[in-house]
Amino acid sequence: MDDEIVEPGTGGRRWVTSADVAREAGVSRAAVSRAFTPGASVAPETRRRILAAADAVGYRPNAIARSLNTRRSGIIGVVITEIANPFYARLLEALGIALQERGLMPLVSVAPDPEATDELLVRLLSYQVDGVVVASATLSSGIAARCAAARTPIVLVDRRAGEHGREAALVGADNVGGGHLVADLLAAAGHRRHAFLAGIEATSTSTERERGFVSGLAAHGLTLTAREVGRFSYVGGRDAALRLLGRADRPDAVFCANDEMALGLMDAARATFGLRIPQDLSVVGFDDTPSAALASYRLTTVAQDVTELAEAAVTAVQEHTGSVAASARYRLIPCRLVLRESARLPPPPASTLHDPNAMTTAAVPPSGRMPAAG
Amino acid sequence: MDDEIVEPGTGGRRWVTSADVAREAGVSRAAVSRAFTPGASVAPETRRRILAAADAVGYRPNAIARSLNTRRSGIIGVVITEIANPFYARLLEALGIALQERGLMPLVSVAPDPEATDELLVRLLSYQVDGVVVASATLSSGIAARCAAARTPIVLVDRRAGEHGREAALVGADNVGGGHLVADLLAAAGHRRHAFLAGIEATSTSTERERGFVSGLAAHGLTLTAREVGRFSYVGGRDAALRLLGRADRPDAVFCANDEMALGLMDAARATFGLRIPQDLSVVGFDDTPSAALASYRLTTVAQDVTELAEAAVTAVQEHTGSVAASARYRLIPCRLVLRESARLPPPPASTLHDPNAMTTAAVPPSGRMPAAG
DNA sequence: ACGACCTTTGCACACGTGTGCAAAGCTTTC
DNA sequence: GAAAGCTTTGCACACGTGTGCAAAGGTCGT
Repeated sequence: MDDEIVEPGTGGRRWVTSADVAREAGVSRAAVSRAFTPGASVAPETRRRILAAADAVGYRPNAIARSLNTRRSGIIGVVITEIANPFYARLLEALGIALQERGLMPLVSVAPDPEATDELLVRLLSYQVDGVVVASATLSSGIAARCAAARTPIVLVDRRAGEHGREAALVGADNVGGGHLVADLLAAAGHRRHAFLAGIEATSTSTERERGFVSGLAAHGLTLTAREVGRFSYVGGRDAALRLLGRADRPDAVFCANDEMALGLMDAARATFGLRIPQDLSVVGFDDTPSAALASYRLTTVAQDVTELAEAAVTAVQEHTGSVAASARYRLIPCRLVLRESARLPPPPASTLHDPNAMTTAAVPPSGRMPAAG
Repeated sequence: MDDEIVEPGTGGRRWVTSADVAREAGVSRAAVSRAFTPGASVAPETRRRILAAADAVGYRPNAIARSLNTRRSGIIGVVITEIANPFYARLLEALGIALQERGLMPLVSVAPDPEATDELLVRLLSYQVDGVVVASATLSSGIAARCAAARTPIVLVDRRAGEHGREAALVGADNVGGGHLVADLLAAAGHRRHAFLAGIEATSTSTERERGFVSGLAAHGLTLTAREVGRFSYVGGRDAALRLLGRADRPDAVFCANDEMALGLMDAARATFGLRIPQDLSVVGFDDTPSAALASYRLTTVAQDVTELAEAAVTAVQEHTGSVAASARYRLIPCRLVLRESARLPPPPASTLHDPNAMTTAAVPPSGRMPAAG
């Protein structure tokens, strides 16, 4: 192997090519190509000889050169935000694995804020990605149109379509259904004064969880007693607890739009108000992050099936490779309750044993309604 | 723009090319190329005309085609494991941002287990990545040699070199120094019976943290009273607490190789042994995960500077693009103590105020010793 | 053995772009 | 105006591979 010869002007690198294999195996480069192309016509003995030669010289087809030819890179862009957030961390891991299992590679862009999404998408497009999964923000119409022109399908995860619903497939947790689950649980357990702790006002995840909760209570003839905003953070949850729990009509159950706020609220309820959980106050979170299972919290929460979310997103991208994602196509993934000890339960026979490994209720079917425009 | 004409055999996609821009601007494709190549010779007026035309037709250079020419893809492979683990999540986020800021793109491979690393690396090589950051496992010598042949530098993060130290740069936290910090803190606070809770026996992170702790105690004329293995997990930490705290010579301080085990140990110490933390038992973790700051734990811990770790890794990759990483090159990033409330402190004047926002001590300089071969 | 049919193979071109080099064009100096 | 020097420009080839197509080779049936 004489690859130590460095050609000038090639950045000091030279790759093992199909020409090296062809020489070694005594065939043409076309035969080498065909030996590595599923379904291509090549004699079995020739193929064997080529693969042996490829192994000997350390050759593997250049995916970059292939993609120039085939117009398929095998690369899927993934635009994501806050990887340190447990939900996004799990989502990215699940996306990565789902893509790898299908022979695809995730080219990851980390959006420091939602506004960076457009710029990152343009950069991804220049790498001729076969599709993009966006879990950071909604898209501007300019970018959506640009992806459509390039026949690069977009799949939005847990985001609302807005005015460009025609150019993106949408995949998301059934947040409304999740809110319903919580309402059903708390109402059945006899709570009288329910509160909702929102994340950030403009976010669809927060508003949908609230909508499910409110409509679920209404189905039991109940209304929301109190509502605060906690900014999706531990500190925000703790601060909101001061306002919620200081009321004369103090809630006896609080549904928090995410786990982190729920933990903050629990700590403040105990430390500042001396409340026992769940005896004096039931608390329910959303997302089933690892902290929810800690013995100091044992948080009852709603879990998204992140693996299925990722599978659905990857499937949607694959179904539309080379074209434009079908318009107004939305896939809802059902949520499920994870019962631990932070919320009082309905009386038996509906209740089941609690053990350190949380029990999970059956998922409710997706609510089936299309989400409102963002 | 007539890109609706779909050529047969092209996967249904056609990209806007430099030929479209050339036609629009009345120049050659070479001029278009030069307008987008920094330092290339092109008249300012011509350049302006070309950029306007490119904007009008929605053109951006095809990074794939460029990389075929230049032998530089601008893509860096990142092999990582357990993204849901807070440390790896933060590392990946920091790597992503550091790469993006340098105009590089991370092609991410998620290793379900360390054994998958080799196979994932081969796949990354076929995408002609400019380098690889590996944070999942050490490498086999076959793969390391292959990367060297391709002049694709490897940077290992928090991994030991093993027998292929010549082909990879190494970047990692100064775990030994971190262990020293803990020993100094606990000894100065007057603890008499120190214990170490290891993660997994064969891992360098656990053994180095232990080594720093033990040698730090020795410098104070102290020895380790007890030692257990917690498998880096919450449950493991809880189980180990039963063994550690049930001893006749019960430790008054425990240094855990990671935060997760520390939380488990704290929960068991309180619930099973009725111990107060830190009055009866001081507990120190490692990694400063988000859970460490929860009010129910307020864990004193050792933080790695993940941002600096990522910066160092990306810098190392960039310095060696097109060549082989320098042999036996190791960059240690100092750790720092994050003082919260789980460990008793030395008496004043050394002590400072504690507030809900944890105080941090100055980082100790790296221990400066080369790590032992894995 | 010959013809029909099928399989395999190599040639040459395509994919989109960067660049060496020669020619064209422009600017400065005398 | 002419010569020298500098800048700009387009051509044609390279990069590594996939594939249409024609030629070569192999197999089967009569």
